Amino acid sequence: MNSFRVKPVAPYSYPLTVHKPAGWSLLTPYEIYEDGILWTATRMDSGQMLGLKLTSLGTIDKPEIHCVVFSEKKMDPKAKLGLIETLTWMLGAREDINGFYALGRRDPLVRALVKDLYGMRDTNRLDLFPMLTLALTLQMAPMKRSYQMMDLLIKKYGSKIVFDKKKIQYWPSPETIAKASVKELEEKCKLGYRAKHLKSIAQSLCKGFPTYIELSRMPPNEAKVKLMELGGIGEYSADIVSPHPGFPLDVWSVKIFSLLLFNKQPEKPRESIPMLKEKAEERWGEWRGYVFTYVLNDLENLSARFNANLRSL
DNA sequence: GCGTCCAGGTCTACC
DNA sequence: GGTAGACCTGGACGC
Repeated sequence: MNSFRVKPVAPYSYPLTVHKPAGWSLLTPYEIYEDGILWTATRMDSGQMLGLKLTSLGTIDKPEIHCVVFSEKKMDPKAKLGLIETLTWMLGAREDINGFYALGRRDPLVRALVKDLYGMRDTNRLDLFPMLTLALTLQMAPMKRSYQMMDLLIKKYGSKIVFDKKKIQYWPSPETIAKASVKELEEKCKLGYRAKHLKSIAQSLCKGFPTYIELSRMPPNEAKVKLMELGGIGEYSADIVSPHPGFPLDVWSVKIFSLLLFNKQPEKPRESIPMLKEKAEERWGEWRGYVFTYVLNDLENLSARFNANLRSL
């Protein structure tokens, strides 16, 4: 067990960052968040599982996070130092988002978002395969069905780690899925046509593919092209998975942004995606990814402001 | 109860 | 290079 403290660049809201209002988990759908404490898990590139316990010791303007890391193997001082760096990066603690907040001075939508979710951050992952799995299960399916596929995959093929009297279930490793049969993935996890894509992605990762951190060090377009080399990963999925901020519009979110920007729903949602992506880049530039995250986590407040039920779209 | 439609995309065949 | 059409599954809907 190792423990250390991370001091993020202010403003930083710990609860809004690690436990987002829209309900998306930080690292695994089975993590536990109680009374401000988050128990979660991740898998290192070596395959080793880590348990994480995060607690806030500060405030939005003077943030501090206490991290306890549980690992099966003892860590040497160099590995521990690397882990502190990695967790700081995962939590988005070094990022200065004052540029995004400055946008709010001239953009009323950003102003509203910042007021509602002051200090919320985008976060990163260590582990690429869960993001690819998530992107695949989101394709061409209502949320309920996506959750069903993710749930079955984690229960049937996932890992679990027990620490601090908590049991956390975690996503399957690429090695496990690479060994599974397509038929079993189709039938046991109800993946349908996505099964062959998931297995082929797992095999590509096992043969050698850039890690999430390596993708983050590539130019954004290069990382996206690399991700799109994987079978079943198109532009939308690459935008979801890429560590670089994108604007992953789909037929659901394009309706929300059309209402927010033009006060009307698109007649042909799928066809209006390229145009809206262009608008987002023009209007918000490098901060468009932040606008995307903030909007999707602020649908309740935005619905009241814009007099439209954005959650039911 | 049964049939039909279609969903938080991607790939392929065809022109 | 542009574009229909197929693709798993299961919930919603109309009858």
